[in-house]
Amino acid sequence: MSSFKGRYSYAVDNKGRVALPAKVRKNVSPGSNDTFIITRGYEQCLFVYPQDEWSKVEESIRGLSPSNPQHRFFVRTLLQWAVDCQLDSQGRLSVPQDLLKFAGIENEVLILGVLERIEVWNPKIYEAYMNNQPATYETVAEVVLKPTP
Amino acid sequence: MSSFKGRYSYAVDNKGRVALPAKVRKNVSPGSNDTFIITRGYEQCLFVYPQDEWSKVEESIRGLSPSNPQHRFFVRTLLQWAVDCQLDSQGRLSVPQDLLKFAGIENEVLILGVLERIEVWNPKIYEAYMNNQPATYETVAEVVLKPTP
DNA sequence: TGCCGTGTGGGGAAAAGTGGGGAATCGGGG
DNA sequence: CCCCGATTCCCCACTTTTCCCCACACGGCA
Repeated sequence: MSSFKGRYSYAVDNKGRVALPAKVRKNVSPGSNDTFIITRGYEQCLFVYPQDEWSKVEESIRGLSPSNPQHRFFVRTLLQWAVDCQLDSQGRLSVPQDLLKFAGIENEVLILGVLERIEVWNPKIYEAYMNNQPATYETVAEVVLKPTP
Repeated sequence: MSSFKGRYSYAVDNKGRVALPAKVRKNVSPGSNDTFIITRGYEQCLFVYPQDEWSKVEESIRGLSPSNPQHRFFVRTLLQWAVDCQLDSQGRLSVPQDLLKFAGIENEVLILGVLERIEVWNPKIYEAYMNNQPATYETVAEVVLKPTP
C-alpha cells in the first residue's frame, strides 16, 4: 500500500510535463512499473494514482451493474477523465491539455502526497481553497480524530 | 481482461471510418486479432467489443431462456445489429451506415473507454445525456473513490 | 572541489490522425 | 451472359502530435 505525503512546488513546462518529486517516486511500489492514472479529483485538482492503487478503484467500478442506467452513468462519468500515463526517463508525467485546463494549471503546480494518491493543484486555487475553509485545523481535528465511542 | 478508459474526440471521414485511439488499441488483448464487434448500445450510442470480450457477452446470453418472450426480444435486438469488423492498416473501423444513423453520428464522434467495451457517441447527444443526469462528478466519485475503510 | 541525484528545457525521430486514389468485389440491368 | 455502376477494401501520402533522448544548471554530499 502506498503512503504518499508532503507538499512540493514544481514547474510545468510548455509541453505540459509535470515532474513527480523524487520522494514520491520512491514510494511507488515497483509493481506499478512507472505507470500512473491521472483523473479529475475533488475541488478542481487532479488525482494521480500509481497503477496498483488504481486497480483498487477499478475493482469498485467493476462492481457496478451494466444493466442499471444510473450505474452506467457512474461508470462513464468516472472513466471518461482517466488517462494512462508513463513516466519518462526524467521522472515526469505528460498531462493532457484538457486535464490541465480543468485544474486551471498553467506554469506551476503544487503537488500533494495524500496516502494512496497524489494530488496536483494550481497553487493559487489551493491557497484559496485553504483560506475558504470555515473551520480551522484544530476544530476539524477535534471532529475527525475523535475516537469512536 | 480489458480495461478501456478515457474520452477521445475523433473525426469520421466521408467513408464512415472511425479511428480507434492508440491508447485504446494498446489495451486490446492480442488474441482478439484486430477483430471487433459493433452493435447498438444503450442510450443511443454504439458498443464496440474486442472479440474476446464479445465472447463473454455471447456466453451470458446463451444462458437466457428461449422460452421466455422477453429474453427472446432482448437477444434478437442485441444480435441483429451486431457486425464483425476488422481494423484496417491505419487502425480504423469501417462502421456500417445504419449503425451510424442509429447513433446520429455524422462528422465527429466521442469515443469512451468503458472497461470491457468501447462506446461511440455523437458528441452533442453525449453532452445532452450528461446534462440530464441529476448526479454530479463529485457525488459519483464519493461512492467509488472512497478509500476502503 | 569533484561527483551524483534532481529539476528543467529543447530537438529530432517515430507514431498517430486524417484524407484520398485505385483495384477488387458484388449486384442489377441490358 | 456480359457489361456497367456502386460499394468495399487496401494501400499510400501528408500533417500534426507525441514520445524519447540528450544536455545543462543547481545543490548537497563526500
